Amino acid sequence: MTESGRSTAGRGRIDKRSAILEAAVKVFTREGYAQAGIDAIAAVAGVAKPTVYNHFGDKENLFRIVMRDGAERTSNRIIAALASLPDDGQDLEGELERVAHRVIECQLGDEGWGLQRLLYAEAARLPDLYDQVVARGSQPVLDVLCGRLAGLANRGHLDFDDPAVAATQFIALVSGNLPGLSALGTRPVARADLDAAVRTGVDAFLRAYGTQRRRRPRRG
Amino acid sequence: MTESGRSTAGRGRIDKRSAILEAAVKVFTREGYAQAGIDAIAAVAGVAKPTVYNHFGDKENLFRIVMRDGAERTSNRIIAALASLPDDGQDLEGELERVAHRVIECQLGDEGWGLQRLLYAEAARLPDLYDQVVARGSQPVLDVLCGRLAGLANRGHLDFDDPAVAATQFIALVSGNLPGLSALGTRPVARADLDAAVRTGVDAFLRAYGTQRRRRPRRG
Amino acid sequence: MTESGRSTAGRGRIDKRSAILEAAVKVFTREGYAQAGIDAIAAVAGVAKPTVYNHFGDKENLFRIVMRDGAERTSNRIIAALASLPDDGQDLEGELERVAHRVIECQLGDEGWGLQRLLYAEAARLPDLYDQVVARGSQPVLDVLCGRLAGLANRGHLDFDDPAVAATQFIALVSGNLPGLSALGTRPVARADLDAAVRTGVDAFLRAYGTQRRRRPRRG
Amino acid sequence: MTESGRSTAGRGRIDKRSAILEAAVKVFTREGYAQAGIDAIAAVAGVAKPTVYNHFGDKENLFRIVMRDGAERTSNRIIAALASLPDDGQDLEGELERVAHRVIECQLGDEGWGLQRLLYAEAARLPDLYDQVVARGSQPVLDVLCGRLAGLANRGHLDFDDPAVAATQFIALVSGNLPGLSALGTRPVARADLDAAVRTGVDAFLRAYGTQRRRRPRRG
DNA sequence: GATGAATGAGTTTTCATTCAT
DNA sequence: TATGAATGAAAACTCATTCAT
Repeated sequence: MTESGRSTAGRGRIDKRSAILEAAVKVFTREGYAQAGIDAIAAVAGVAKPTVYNHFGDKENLFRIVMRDGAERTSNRIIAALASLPDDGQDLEGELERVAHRVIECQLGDEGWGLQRLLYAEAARLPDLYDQVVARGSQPVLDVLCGRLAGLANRGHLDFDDPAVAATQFIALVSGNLPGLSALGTRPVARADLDAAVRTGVDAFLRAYGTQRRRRPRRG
Repeated sequence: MTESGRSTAGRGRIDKRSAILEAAVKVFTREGYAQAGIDAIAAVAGVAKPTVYNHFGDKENLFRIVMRDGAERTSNRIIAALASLPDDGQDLEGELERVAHRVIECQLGDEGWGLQRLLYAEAARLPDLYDQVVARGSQPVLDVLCGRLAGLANRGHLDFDDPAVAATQFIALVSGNLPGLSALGTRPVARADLDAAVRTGVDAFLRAYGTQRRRRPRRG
Repeated sequence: MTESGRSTAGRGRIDKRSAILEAAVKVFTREGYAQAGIDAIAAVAGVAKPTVYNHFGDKENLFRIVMRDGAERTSNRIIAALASLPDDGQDLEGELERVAHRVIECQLGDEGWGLQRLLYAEAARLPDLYDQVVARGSQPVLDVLCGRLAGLANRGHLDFDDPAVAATQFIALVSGNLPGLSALGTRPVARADLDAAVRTGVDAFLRAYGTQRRRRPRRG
Repeated sequence: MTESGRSTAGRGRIDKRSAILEAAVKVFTREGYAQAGIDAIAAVAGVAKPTVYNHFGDKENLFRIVMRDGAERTSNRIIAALASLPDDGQDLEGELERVAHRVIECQLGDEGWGLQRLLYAEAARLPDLYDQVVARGSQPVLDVLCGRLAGLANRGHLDFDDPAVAATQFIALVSGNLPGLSALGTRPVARADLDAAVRTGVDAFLRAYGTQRRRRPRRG
């Protein structure tokens, strides 16, 4: 009680600010911006309501911080996954599939979907927030992916006109039918469906832009 | 009373029910489900609040009907566009681009985006609604597209393993970076960007699955 | 459709006015004045809402008529029961019990309790209605009872100073703990409890005002 | 902050909770449950509407607490009055009249009548509340009265079979025509009428169960 | 006279936000 | 800084009542 940490009875030391942020992510993604109550967030965080206001000013600001933090966290994880994509074209198909898996897992984990739904929900009302989230979330990911693909193209393992377009298309092909499969993240996706999505996406990508004979022949 | 139903001078009798629906689409998509007030919807529709309740029971039901109707309207328009895709493979690239344009225009017109954002926003809270919207919206579109692509494949104009996968990928490639371009529908897309999206999407699709030499050569 | 009776499909001929009154009694007593909706009354009566207004003007007036009619009906029945009380003092105790039973049954039948609760509920808001109900309901009953008791006293079968007081006390003694027994009419009363109430009430009345030795001696 | 709790100059801090309860009694009894608005209660209490909800949850709960508190308060006062009834039978008639007066005053003071009307009005809708009110209100009163009367009987000052019945009948005789006299509490009762009611009630009670020669002779 | 549809006024309840400590 | 209590503003929903036919 004297110093900094009354420790909220039991949990670690994560101070109140991050407890609130954590709670806010949970409640916002579970209920949506408008339906989420500061009451509920404070309760989940184990603090009093005014404490939320002391730390974050108002609901919208708390929301913005939640969204920006989330975008950053997610994109950092994805970028880390992309970093492991080798340049040398060895087992390109397998490597792309591996990377695609990790991208999908990150972007579309439980929190990821929640944030995505929130972004859609509030994009019209908070256009600047949308920009910030893109700038910290998908844009860096695309940039890095673009770089990796360009590298592979430079070494002759891929062949396309514009690496930025290719990067976008890679993401589109690989995650394009995940919304449908997971009902926008509200239902678990069967492992097999996930694998198939990745496989068919990478397959199409390599058909379009690969320079080597495909591992699996087209017909029979 | 004489002609189409306007009467009693001031009040206007056209069709309150559809006036309300129209207003609801506008307000819901502009504000989001929770922020949209029945007050506002009634005002936009030019009716009294209880009239909304007389016709639709409650807010959630009104929302469901808005979403289902919207999904149906949109998918019907897209299907009509797909119907015009010829089977004979004549100028396949041009035809695919033409169709892609119409698909994009329909699906992502002003109302389309709004409904899509609403769907994302409320999918977690109303999972059955999500199912209905998919069943009346994207699923029929994919089915029809699948059929057309299969026809083209049968005649040798395309070559893929699974027409359903190809259909999904066609949509993904062609509309995959529209969310980014239009900021989830909150900003107008430059004609040129739209064209480029369609062109690069169709290009990639044909590189992957086309059977004829591509019109535009890969490099220079 | 031409003449007077479209007969409301099936039921007898009781025309709409009394159908509405009947329904109103049911709904008012079941729900209370404020909670009772004209909608519900109209539905129970099988008519359209404006029909209720055509017949009765407004809710309060309908309520007044329901209450007055009910008071009159009830008091008429009770008075009929009292008329059968013989003057000659033969088996006075038995006769008083018989009459008490009939009084209680009438006054506190299902509808009776409902109207009583309504009267209590709205007495403060509609004092004139209270007066009318008393004038048509309990007052005539007391008057008649007073007359019968005075007759018995004249013939030496009872002995009191003021027959009006005695009449009031007879009712009080006989029905005084019915509210408790029936939870103000919301719960069925066991036959035995009813009998006991009547017996002990008449017994006390005769102890106070009887002129003959009591049938059942005081002690053992 | 120094003394009883008033502070911060303007707002008044005395005790919002009891201010609300007091206001609720007033408004509920004046208007009835359904017609009473939380608005009005808050206004009378001098607090904001949500404060009412913070303290009591919802309207029905507030109502229940009002009723239970009222029943308890009233019965406590009556029981205190009964406690002063001496056991020794000295001036029994006068003592019974004195007690009867105090019972009537308590039970049927302004608030008492209001609560009684509310109880009648809502008994059908809230049967458990009825039970609680009886359990805290009339039942304890009857129990205590029963004990006092039994004591008097044991000492030979009264003579009846069942003290519980006698207690009920005492109340019935003494307050039986108060509803009529006061128009269910909506009109002031003349002192003389009150006295007469008590006198005739006690007189009848002693005629039925007294063991001494009555003070006032029966006839002339 | 009877009705389907419409409405103005009002209700309970919730919520983001702020005092006072 | 943290909080218990209070509040202004608004939202969903209901209802008695009335048009227009």
